[in-house]
Amino acid sequence: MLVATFNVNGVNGRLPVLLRWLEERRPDIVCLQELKAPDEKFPIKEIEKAGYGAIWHGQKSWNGVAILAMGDAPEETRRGLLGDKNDLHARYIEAAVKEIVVGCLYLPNGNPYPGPKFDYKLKWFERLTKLANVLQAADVPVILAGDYNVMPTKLDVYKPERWTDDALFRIEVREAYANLVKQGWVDAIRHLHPSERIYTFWDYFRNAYVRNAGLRIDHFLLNPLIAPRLKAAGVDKHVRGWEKASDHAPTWIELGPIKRTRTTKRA
DNA sequence: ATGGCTGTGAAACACAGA
Repeated sequence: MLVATFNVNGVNGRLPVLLRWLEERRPDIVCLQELKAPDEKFPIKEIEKAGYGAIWHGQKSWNGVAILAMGDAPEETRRGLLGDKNDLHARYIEAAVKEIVVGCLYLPNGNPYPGPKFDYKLKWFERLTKLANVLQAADVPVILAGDYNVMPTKLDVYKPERWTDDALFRIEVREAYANLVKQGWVDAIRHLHPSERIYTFWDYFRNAYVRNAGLRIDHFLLNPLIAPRLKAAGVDKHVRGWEKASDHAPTWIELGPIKRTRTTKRA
C-alpha cells in the first residue's frame, strides 16, 4: 500500500500536474496541502474521475488540506487541532481510511523570524504535539503526514549555514520537531535512509531545482502500531521538473500488509 | 546578502510562500 503527501501549491492551478501524477503513481492514500481554494472550489469531480474519494478543508487564497483514498471514502475523524477556537487556518484534517488513522497537516511557515508569525508556528507545533499524544494513546495505527515546514537536521538542507535564522530551521522549531518525534514516532524517510540527502522542496528562485538546492520539509511520522509495516519511502523528484510544477515534490511511503497479532491463544 | 519566482484574488498590485 502506498501513502503519499503532496503540497500542491494551489489545487486548481496544479490540477493537470496532480492528475498526471495520480495516474502515474496510483497511491492508495494521498494527503494534499496548500489547496489555496475555498471548499466549493475543490475539484472533487476531476479527483473522483481519477478514482479517488476525498475529504477536504479549504479556505480562500491560502492553506487548505485534503485526504484522498483510491476507490474509497475517507471517514473524517477530526478537522483542526484542539485548543484554539479562534484559529481559522485550514491546516489539519484527519480521517480513518483503509484501517489507518491519517492526519494530514500543513504546519505554518513562520517567517519572518522573529515575529508573530514565528510565535504562531511554535504555538501550532505545541498544539500538534498535544494532539499527537492523544493519538498515541488511542491504540490505533496512525500516520501524521504533510508539510511540517521544518528541516529536522543539517542533512535536510542544501546549505545549513544560510538557514540558521529562518523559521524553517530555527533551533526552536527543530527542537519542537524532535520533541514530537520523541513521543514514539518514526520519521519514515529518515528511518529508511539514515545518511542520504533527500529533499522534498526546491525553491522557484535561482534555479534551485536544477542546482538541487533543496530542503526536506515534507514528512511522515508513524506510530509504533504501523511502523513495522514500513517497507520503502521516497520522493517523486521528477514531478518537480514538470511544466507548471509545485515547488514541492510528491513524497511517499510503502506499507506491507497488516500484521494481525493473535491476542488469544488458540486451542 | 539580496533578489529572484509563483498562485490567488482581483482587475493593479498585495500578500504569502520557504
